[in-house]
Amino acid sequence: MRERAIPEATVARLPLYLRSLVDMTERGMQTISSEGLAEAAGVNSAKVRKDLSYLGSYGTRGVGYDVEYLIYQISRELGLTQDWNCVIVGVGNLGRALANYRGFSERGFRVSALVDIDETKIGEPVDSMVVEDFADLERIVKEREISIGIVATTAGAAQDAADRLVSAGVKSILNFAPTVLQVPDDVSLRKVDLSIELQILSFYEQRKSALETVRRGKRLTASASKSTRP
Amino acid sequence: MRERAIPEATVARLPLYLRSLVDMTERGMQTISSEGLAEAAGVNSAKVRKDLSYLGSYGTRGVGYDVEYLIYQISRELGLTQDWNCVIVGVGNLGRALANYRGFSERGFRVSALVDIDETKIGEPVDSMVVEDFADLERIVKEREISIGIVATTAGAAQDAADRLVSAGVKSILNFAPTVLQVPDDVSLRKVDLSIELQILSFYEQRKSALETVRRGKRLTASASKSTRP
DNA sequence: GGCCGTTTGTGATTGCGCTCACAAGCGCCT
DNA sequence: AGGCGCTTGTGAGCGCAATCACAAACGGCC
Repeated sequence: MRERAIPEATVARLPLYLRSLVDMTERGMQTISSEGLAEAAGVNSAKVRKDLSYLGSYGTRGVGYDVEYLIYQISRELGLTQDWNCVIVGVGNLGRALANYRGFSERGFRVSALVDIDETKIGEPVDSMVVEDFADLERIVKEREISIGIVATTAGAAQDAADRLVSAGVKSILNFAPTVLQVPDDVSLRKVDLSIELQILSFYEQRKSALETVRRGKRLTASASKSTRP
Repeated sequence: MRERAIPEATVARLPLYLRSLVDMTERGMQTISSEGLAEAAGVNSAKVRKDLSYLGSYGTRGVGYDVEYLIYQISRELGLTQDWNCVIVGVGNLGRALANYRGFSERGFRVSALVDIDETKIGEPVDSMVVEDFADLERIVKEREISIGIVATTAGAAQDAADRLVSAGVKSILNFAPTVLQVPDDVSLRKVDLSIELQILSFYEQRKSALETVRRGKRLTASASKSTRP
């Protein structure tokens, strides 16, 4: 398995493993089995082994994986041995919360700029930074070598924000705005959609309560029972 | 296709379609083809048709789907014809931003309570509400018929928050804390992990810049090219 | 009323990812 | 030095999801 193509699903899990491994060093663990790592990350142990095998043969049979070494290898693969400069576009509630979020800097993501189109916000201090003018985005991106754009605008302004990020040369965008963005093929785009997550939960919640209702009212006709499993 | 089993992947896309459809009514559109909806939602048209077919045959051949009617059917399927009461556990930066986020109430998710364990925060007003004591969680959940818990605590406090939500009877949890939560099988759990998304972007960004570097420095030795595919 | 262009709904096919299961390999103990 | 128990790495099989491709069905037009 010496191919250079790591499956997307594996890439999405590597950060999860990384976090579990970091927790483990803090608890003084030297080695970990795929079984142990699987439990910590909430997945299957065969999946862990297969995922890690894409990076190389870093385990020792009969023993497990060296925690420190695995942290290094995963970090390297994820590109976390260097810092990445980010810009947050849109300094509303969410933009502000993201600017203050400590989890980013811990993993080497430095918020290097906050921009907004609203003149009343420009100049305002946020978390030891100052909100700058969205119009200056291109200059800011170039000067500070920003490679990741975080869109935290309203839905209406998001596509414009993305377009400006792209033309400034940003090749990775994380979108928090509740809208579908169009970007060129060579730009990576991921989205985090808060209300969609709740709607998915709502679907399964409704299904549960519907089931509850059926279970309670035992007087079922043949057609009624059919409706839950036709 | 009159089965009552809607694939998970389809459920995850229904909210996306719903949003596009709502945008369309606001622009006065009466009907929409699977092609048009696909473009708006950023997916393939065959996927749209197959997804919608799980709900029933709500389209008209040669014409498309009635926008209003489709909105109703998707909303019903997702359980959005009723309001859901939510509690946010943990009123830090993120919890506060979520409390202020308008996107929730627009879709029928009402934040009915904010709780925190920190005594200095209890009593503090946030978005026309008041932070309450985490210790009172069970009573609050029962009294206000809360069915969805939103965990916005630190990683360390998240499992405790989830445990308390579960024992209070909450069956749906949305986790923003950067940790893996354990919940019983009958509880739905979804997670939103901000820094993991950035790490995934980092992976692809690094891959791009590595490719750039190779492309620029054309003078490759056999061993150097080997190092990218050992 | 029949024909034509359009769009749906869905069988068929392909591909990807997950899981199983086991041989290979390692350390340790005697 | 040899055997034993444990854990990795991976081929094989399976299932779900994405895509293709087309018959069926509809509205409109002549």
